[in-house]
Amino acid sequence: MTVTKGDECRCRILEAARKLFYQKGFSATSINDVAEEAGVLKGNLSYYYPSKSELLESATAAREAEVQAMIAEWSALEGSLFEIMDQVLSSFEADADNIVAYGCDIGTLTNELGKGDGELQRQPRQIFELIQTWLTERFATRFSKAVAREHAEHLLVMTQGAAVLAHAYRDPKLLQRQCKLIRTWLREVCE
Amino acid sequence: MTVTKGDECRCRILEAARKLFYQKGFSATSINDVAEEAGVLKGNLSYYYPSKSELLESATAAREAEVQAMIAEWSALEGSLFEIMDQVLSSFEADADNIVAYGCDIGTLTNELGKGDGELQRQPRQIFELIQTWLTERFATRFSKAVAREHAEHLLVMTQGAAVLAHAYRDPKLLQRQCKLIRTWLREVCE
DNA sequence: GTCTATAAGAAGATAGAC
DNA sequence: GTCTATCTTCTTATAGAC
Repeated sequence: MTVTKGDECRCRILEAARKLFYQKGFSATSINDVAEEAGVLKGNLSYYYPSKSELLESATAAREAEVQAMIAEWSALEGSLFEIMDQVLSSFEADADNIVAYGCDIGTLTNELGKGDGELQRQPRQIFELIQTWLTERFATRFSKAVAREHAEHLLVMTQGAAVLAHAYRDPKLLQRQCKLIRTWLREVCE
Repeated sequence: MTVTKGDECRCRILEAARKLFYQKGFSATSINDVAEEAGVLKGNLSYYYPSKSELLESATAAREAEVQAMIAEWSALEGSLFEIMDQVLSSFEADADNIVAYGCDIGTLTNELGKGDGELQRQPRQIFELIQTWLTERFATRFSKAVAREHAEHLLVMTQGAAVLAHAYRDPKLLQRQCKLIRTWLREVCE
């Protein structure tokens, strides 16, 4: 028996925290909210995650692991540079419903935590860096390091901006329109 | 005597709230924080702003008024379409220090409030709409309504994205680089 | 490992003296 | 208009029974 009852409970709490931190924001979510969502009692939650910030760390680490897995899939993609970037953009668009309803999870978390002391912001920022590093490496197969960096940064900027506005207006069409423009830009750049 | 002591106090509270809601976020700011920052007592604050959400409404309305004043200045700008947009972008860049430290005020507020019931988000979203409407009208002096709308939206998207990333990395250079790219885009589009 | 109980403090909001 | 005092609720966190 590799998965104990404790592991299962710990996992439920973590998933509840991830969901609520994303959908309500970190400050606006109480550990009581998390306990209710997970179906455990507050005291029990504290056994697994003694403090709210540790719960945040674990939630962010879980998201980082997901992103790393996604990046691994991207690395296995085949085709031209444009075709690969096109598919990467598609994996962003696939999350449109959530983005419209709650914003980009990494972007909104970075925004919220960035208002604090700055230390809490480090972890979500690393997720951005993971993605940007991968994008830069890919662009570098075609361009100089400097140009590759610029392209990667600009691609990230456009997707984040599209997420902010789509969430502000709660408009999935906006996200589609902007992704179309990003594709046009990608095509110009890659060809 | 047009400015009573009460007005002055009300104003101090409002400015304190605006500062803290921006720098710490709405949820993370207590009305006690606001009272301390304004140098008034909590009970006195409640006399002027009975609830936290009313304080938020007033703070957002004050920001909206500022934006409207800024737009009025933009409307007085002279020169080619590119030159005007170039100056508009400059007024965004002028706030670089704050954007790097705390993000775009409208963007981060919209993000945070958008996680809630959606009703609170309406007010800051209107500020985006104000700006976008003005941009669209300007672009419409040269392009069809549909194209003008697209350009306005894309310009807003790129500035918001640049703000998110610059704040995430706390990097003023990133903002500069992206504004340069936006200018290149503006030049291509306008000429 | 699980749950109850509760501490200790901060939150938003209010009543009423001056 | 200003300030003190207080109420209630919610928050995080902990102690300890089972």
